[in-house]
Parts: sequence; structure tokens; C-alpha cells
Amino acid sequence: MAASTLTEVARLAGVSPATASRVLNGSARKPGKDIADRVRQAADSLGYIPNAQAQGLAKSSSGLIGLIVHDIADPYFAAIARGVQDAAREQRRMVLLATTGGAPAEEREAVAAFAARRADSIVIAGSRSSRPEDVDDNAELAAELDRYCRNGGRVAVVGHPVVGATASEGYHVVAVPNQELAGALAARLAENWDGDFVIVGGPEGLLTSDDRIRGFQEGLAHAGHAPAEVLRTSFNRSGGYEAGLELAARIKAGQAEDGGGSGRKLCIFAVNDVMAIGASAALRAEGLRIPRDATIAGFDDIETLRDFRPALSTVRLPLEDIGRLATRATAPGAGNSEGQEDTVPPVRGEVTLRRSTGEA
Amino acid sequence: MAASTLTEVARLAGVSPATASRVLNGSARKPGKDIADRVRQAADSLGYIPNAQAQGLAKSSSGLIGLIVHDIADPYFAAIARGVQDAAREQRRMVLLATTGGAPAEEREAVAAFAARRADSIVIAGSRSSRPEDVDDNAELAAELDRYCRNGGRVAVVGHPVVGATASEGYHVVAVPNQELAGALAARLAENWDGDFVIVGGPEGLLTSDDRIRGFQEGLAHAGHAPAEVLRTSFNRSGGYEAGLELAARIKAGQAEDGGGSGRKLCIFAVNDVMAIGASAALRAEGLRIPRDATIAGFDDIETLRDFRPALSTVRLPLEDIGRLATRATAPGAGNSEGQEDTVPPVRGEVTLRRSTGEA
DNA sequence: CTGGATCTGGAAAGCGCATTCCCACTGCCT
DNA sequence: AGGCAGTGGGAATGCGCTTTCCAGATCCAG
Repeated sequence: MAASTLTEVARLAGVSPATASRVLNGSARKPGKDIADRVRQAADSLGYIPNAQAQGLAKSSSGLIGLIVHDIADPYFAAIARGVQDAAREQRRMVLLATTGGAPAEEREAVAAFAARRADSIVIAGSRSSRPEDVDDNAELAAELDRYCRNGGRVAVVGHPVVGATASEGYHVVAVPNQELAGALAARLAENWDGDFVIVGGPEGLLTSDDRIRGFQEGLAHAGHAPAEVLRTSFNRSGGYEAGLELAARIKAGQAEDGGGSGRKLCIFAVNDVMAIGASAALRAEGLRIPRDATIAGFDDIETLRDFRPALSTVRLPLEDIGRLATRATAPGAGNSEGQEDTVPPVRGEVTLRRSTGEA
Repeated sequence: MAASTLTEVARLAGVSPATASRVLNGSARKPGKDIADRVRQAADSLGYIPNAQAQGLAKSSSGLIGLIVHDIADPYFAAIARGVQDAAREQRRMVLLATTGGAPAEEREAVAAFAARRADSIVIAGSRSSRPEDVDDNAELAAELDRYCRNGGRVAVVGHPVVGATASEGYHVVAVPNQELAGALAARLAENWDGDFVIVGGPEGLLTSDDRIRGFQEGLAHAGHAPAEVLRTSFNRSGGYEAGLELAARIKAGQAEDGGGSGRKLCIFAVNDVMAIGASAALRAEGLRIPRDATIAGFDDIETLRDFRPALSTVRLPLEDIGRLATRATAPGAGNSEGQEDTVPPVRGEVTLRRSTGEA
């Protein structure tokens, strides 16, 4: 028993395929009640399931939305994915997933694959890279996206525009105020802190990381603090752990120096929660305690990590909303008549101080 | 500029569409070298991207694999999704995502949607439900899957077979030894424990939860322990939290009773890590400490939760492998010639005792 | 009653591609 | 030299559906 076709349904109902098509999907023309009933009955007596491929081919639109993330198992992306999924469901579309590890070359491939499947829109999450070695791939990615847009595709990028992409029709950016928020975080932290600050950041050229670092430094400067030293490492838990080991050694050295006295304490800002957790783990493994021996803050406010103790100070980002927003921005009728096509409501974050930086 | 078609490429190369098709995709017939080159050149001068919909329609197969999870933001599913994604990439296929919250009715819809898109195979993760209210939906889900399989689709279910599904061609189950492992966990915990055990489980009828509860009880019995009391709650963090509050009250009451002395302590087994974390949070919120006032163990060994302190005793499940296995089981040439079509290599878990149950 | 306007269902032409025939060649053996 | 298998390319068909375009029916006003 092969899947039954519209034609079979039509024949069983004694009507033409055209009519069957009209009743079985939201066509503008509604056939007469009696005929409609007959068709519908025939349809589910045959267990008819429309062939979405054929439909897509015929009306050249697929009801598909492509989502590109670095790693779906990373809770940051998982949260965004949930939002995307949720919005997709609202629009009765399905999401196609691609993971790229953040490499622009793979992102380009993913875009091409989505284009091949005639995805109606594409949402790209994950930090853009401006590293020199990525410049060519970025250019190709931009070109691929541009072509996709010119063919009527809609794109939303979370965070930064794709490096080198020109703002073409259908290209949206969900801006995340990483810099401002990092600045705000620094300001709050500086209020009750006269020790040193150190930043644990991702590799240079990772835009999200760079923005947060820059913002944090600005915040410190504003509060009259000296700039923080920046440790570069990988943008994940193990990067945080490594940096944590390094810092632990320094802290211990410092403590030994002034005889365990009250030297300048260290406040660590890790540019994302996962790194912050890694760093915390390293400090703990080295016998140091937070917030006693050092304080630490992260960024993102990952849900799964909220039960972590000491509770992590961080910046709450509405990750799920971001995914939703991005998806909605690419929806067919996304507020374009207003003249301002790509006005995505701004994302708001919130500095959230907790025990890891000494809050009660 | 609309996306260019095969025909355009063919015309530009001065050949027939048939020939162009043959060179541009792995056809059995290889056109002559010179012609092939001409076609290829024409293709990328036009930036030709094959229309996967049309290809799919023509050869009735889509290169799509559908993944059904309860919630993609749940780290358990995110880990499985990573495995699926990974295996899909191996097979040069793309994954289509559906989240259902675990409701069989929505799962049925998802299967239908995948069938409509002519997904080559479907992977279903997430506990099956045998609750009375789900029995009808389960039946419909089973019927839908059956139809999908009969039309040549391949299905892999993680954990339990779909309730009521008959073992048809192309239907695979990746068995997870929840019961055995829970038993093993109980055995290990019972070795150094003479206090009471209590189980924090999901709603009755959630097969994964039920299996783990049953296995744990068996393990206890085997070790000569009395059966543990079972608290039913929801299968997520907040369920764990609620149960934790309840248990905290009891523990405090018990402590007050024997004057803070050394009454029978409680060892809590939460049927998954996320619930365990929730319960821990509740105990902590009530001023209790782990493992001092009570010990606790979970199940799954979620990666993101490994830095949690006190480190959670749990059963490690190779989630990512499970996803990979399930996906591979549905691959086109999955070891079917051997007679035993659906032999999926067994999943191995490992009891992992850590600080939350008093290990050093 | 009649003319045009409106509505309804059907026939047919694609959507972009794979694939089955089919035909024109080439080279080879008898 | 004639017939043969073998080869390489093109024409045509169909995958399942949507969507014009058409023709017949229905309706209302004049």
C-alpha cells in the first residue's frame, strides 16, 4: 500500500483532482458543501496525507524554516531552538536543523542545503567570527545568503549581521545588546568591589565575546576602574576550566605572598555562563571557594545552570524569546507595510547579581 | 533573479536536461569528460542549486530524517539530538525537528507531518506513556507509524516501543536498560546505607519512570532492603523541587523528633538528573545539606549538570550514542541482509557514585 | 424573458527533476 | 563487408500537486 494521492482521493470522491485540491487545502475557492464533504470523507477513508514535496514544488514554498546553531547540545542554543520551534509551530511550519560548530564554511553549506530544500526562511544563531582565517568563508557565506535572499528567502541572524553581508531585502538582525549589558554588569559589580577584575573571554574575533569584553571594560572605565586583564580561551566549558586553573594558581600565589591576608581579591567575568561554570569548577578543584577567594560572574543566565551553587551572577538574556523573535521576523507577513521592514523589537537583558559575586 | 534550474544549466552548456542531470548528481551513467566539465562549469557559473523538493518528488525520497522529542531545551533531549544530528550528517541527510511535550496526540501529528514531507526515517525519543488517558492517542500514533512503515519509512524509538505498535518492517527499538541500571544503582547505594530510601518518580504510566522505579525497588529487595516509598510528581525540575520540599519537611520533622540525633537518614532516588537537581535545590532552600542531612541520586548523567555540587550520583547513559544508534538503525542499508533486521547494539549505562551519596 | 455578471467544477499546463526509452554511432568479430 | 553488442546523448514521460483558463450553470436586473 503506497501512500495515496490526491488523484486517488478525487477519483474515489468522483470529482476532479482540482476540486479535491481545493477542498483539502486552504484554497481561495471553496467548492460546494456536499462536494467538499464527499472529498473529505474519501480523503480520510484512504488515509490521505498530502505530499508536501509536491505541494512545495507546485507553489514553490515549503513551510520549512532552517535553523543554524553551533551545537544543539549547548544549553544556550537549545534554549534558542526552543523559541524557534515554538514560533515555527505558531506559523505551522517545521524546523530543519543544522549544526556547524560555528565554522562559517559549514554555515555556508547549511545555507545552501536549506536553499536546496527551499526553506522559506533561515535563522542563524551563534556568534559571528571576524577572525582572519574566516574572512574568506565569511564572504562566501555572505554571498550564499545574499543569493538566498534574492531568491525570496528571508533570513534572521541573532546577534551580529553576518560579516560582509549587505543589508538586502528580507535580511533581518535580532540585535542583542551584549556590549551595553556587559557594561551594566561591570558597573554593578564595580559598586562594591575594589579588587582586580579579570575577564575570561573566547578567542579574539568571536564577535559576541569581543562585544562583551569591550562592554565590560567600558563599564569598568566608567566606574573609574583600571581595565581588566583578558584571558583568551575557548568559548566553552573546558575553556573556562583552563582559565580557571590558571587563575587559581595566581590567586594562591597572591594569598601566599601576603600570608593569606587580605590582598587584592579577584573578580572574574566569564563571557558566558558555561565558561563561568567551568572556571568555578577549576577553582573549586584547586581548593578555592567562591565567593570567598574570588568572585565570578557569567553571561546568559542559562536555565539549567540556575540551581548551581553558589548561584551565578550573570546577565539574563531572554534566549527563548530571541529565538521566537528571530523566527517571527522571517514570517511571511512580518510588518513590512510600515516602511521599516526589519524592525525587530529590541532584546532586553537584565543584570542579575547572585551569590557568586557575594550578594546575599 | 530566480533560482536557476537544471534546464537553464543544460541550455547554457548546450546539452539536454537529461545529460545535465546525469553529471550533476551521482547517476549510474557518466557522460563524457568534456561534456561533464562543460555542464559543471555552466552549473556553477549560474550558481545552480538543485531543487531538493523536485528531486525528492522524482525519486520519492527526501534525505530527511525526522526527530521527535518532548522538549529540545531539556538537556537530555538536546544530547540525544546532538547524536542524531551527528549521524545524520554522516549519512548526508538533514534533520527535521518536532517537539511534542510528550503528548502522544502531538507525536502522531508530528509523524504525519514527517510522512507528508516524505522523511526517509523517524527517530522518536522521550518516554512512552501508558496512562489511561493516552491510550487512544497511543493507538492512533501506532497506526500512523504503522502506515508510515508500510509506505517504506523506517522508525527508531528510543527506550520503549510505542505502546500498541506491532513490530513491522523497518521498526526499530533502541532499548535502554533502565530497569537493570536502576537495580544496579540501588544495589550500590544499599551497600553503605542502612537508612530509608525514597523514590521521587514521574507520573504513573510514564514508562521510563516506571522502569527505573521498578528496577530500583528490585535492587533494594535483592539487597534485603524494604521497598522504598514512591513520591509521584512531574518528570521535570519543578516536580523534583516540589518533592524536595515535601521531603525536607519530613526530614526536619524527623530530626526534631529525635532531637537532631542520628535517626534514620533518607536516601533519595530521583528518576532523572533534572528532578534530582530540583529536589536538591528544595532541600537546600529549606536549609538542609547534602549529603549531611540526606543523600540523593539521579539518573542520566546530564553533561551540563556534572559541575553541580555536591556532585550528583547517577547512572551514566550514553545519550549522544543513543541518538546516533537510533539514527543509524534507520539508515538505508542497516544490516538487514543478516536476517536479524532490527538488531541494534545494546546500550550500556554505568552507575556513577559521587559526593551526593557520600562518596569521597 | 433575456443579457451580462457571477459562480462552480473540470481540463490542462506546469513546478524541477529523474529516468526510461530510443536512436545514432562506434568498434569488433565472423 | 555485414551484423552485433556496446556506448553516449536526447526526447519524452511522470512524480503529486497547484493554478490558471474555460465552459457550463445560475442568478439578478432591466
